[in-house]
Amino acid sequence: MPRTPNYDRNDLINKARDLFWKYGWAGTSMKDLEAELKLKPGSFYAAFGSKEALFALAIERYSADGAERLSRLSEELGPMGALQRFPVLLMEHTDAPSRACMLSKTLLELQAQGSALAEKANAKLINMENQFAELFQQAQAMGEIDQAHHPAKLAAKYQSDLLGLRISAEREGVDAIPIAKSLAESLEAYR
Amino acid sequence: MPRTPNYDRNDLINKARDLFWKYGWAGTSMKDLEAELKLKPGSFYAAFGSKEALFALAIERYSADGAERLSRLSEELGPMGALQRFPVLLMEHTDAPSRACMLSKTLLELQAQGSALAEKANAKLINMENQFAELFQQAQAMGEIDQAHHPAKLAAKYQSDLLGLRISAEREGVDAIPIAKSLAESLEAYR
DNA sequence: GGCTATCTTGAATGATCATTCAAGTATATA
DNA sequence: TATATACTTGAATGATCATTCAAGATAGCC
Repeated sequence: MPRTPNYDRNDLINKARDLFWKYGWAGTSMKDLEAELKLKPGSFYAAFGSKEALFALAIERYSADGAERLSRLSEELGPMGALQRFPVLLMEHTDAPSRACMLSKTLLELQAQGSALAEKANAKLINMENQFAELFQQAQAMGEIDQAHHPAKLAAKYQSDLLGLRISAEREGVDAIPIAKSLAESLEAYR
Repeated sequence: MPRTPNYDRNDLINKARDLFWKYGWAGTSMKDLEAELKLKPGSFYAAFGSKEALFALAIERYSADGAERLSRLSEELGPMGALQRFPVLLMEHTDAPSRACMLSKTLLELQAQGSALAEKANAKLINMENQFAELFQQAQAMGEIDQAHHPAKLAAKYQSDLLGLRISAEREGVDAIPIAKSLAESLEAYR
């Protein structure tokens, strides 16, 4: 009996993620969301509950997409190849809403205010770090990384460098490609 | 003849810098500033003109302080020693408003909105990078870094790693000291 | 075709935002 | 001590913020 929604919820979450990713939490107003999603306030709140709830969905989507991209890259190139290609791929993906990582942007903007969204971003960063650690461990098992190294430590350093790279790439007038390549090459030292 | 202000302007700028550094642009309201600086709106606007103008002063202060710290470190330890000690020092300075760099926070929050404050932050990041490059060049002249390296490229990579480190340090539950040490040690490879 | 459940609309809400300004107050100089 | 100058106060402004809700529209099912 009920009426059916005339929007694609999945698509709306993608649009919201892009907006939040680019402009951040405070930089994205309900007015902006209404315009981009083409939803009036009533529909918006019926669909998502609140701006914060939608942001949480956007983080979820962002994180899941990133994890899947890295996972597929590993199937294609193996763990070591994936870790080396990943930074360069990020730099080449020029049509992303921002070069910087949405999780780090969220963390920096909202952590000090004790926001639940910052906690969520941090949790997703931990997931990322664990995924990196797993790849390092696999590379180690395949003999591509020396046994003396600790995968967790390598992952922490790798993620840190990656976050730095992505901030550098966000700056205007900075050529981040050499930094990305340098990061990829530095993994050779672990062999 | 005139009445004298009963505040220390210099001190107010420091207080504002700490607030902006920790909570960011949107996260710091005029109410917050009035409470922290103990200024009513009228005095505030007479003294600084606008919230944005004060933020610009705060960036200026932040940047000048950082440059001076690094400069003194270089006098004390030499260029190579300064570059190696700097990341660790940042991690040990636990009572800073935030572990993350105020310039990168400002950039990430405001760049997409085309804010003049983001441009200013970027300009100060360029200054930092140039200072790093100069230290790398001095280290090279002293024979501590191989002639094959380009100081500007080393500086770009160093700054990128530093920004990443400082984001990692901002996260809860992340021990950034090993990352800082690893960054310091990685400079040895340039010898 | 009519009933009902759900979606859509958009004006209204109250909070908070940065900023202004007129009135009151205090200090340094003459 | 008188006066001029500049600082201090705090209420008021209008804009924008996220959110609510009642009324109207529409799609699916009997």
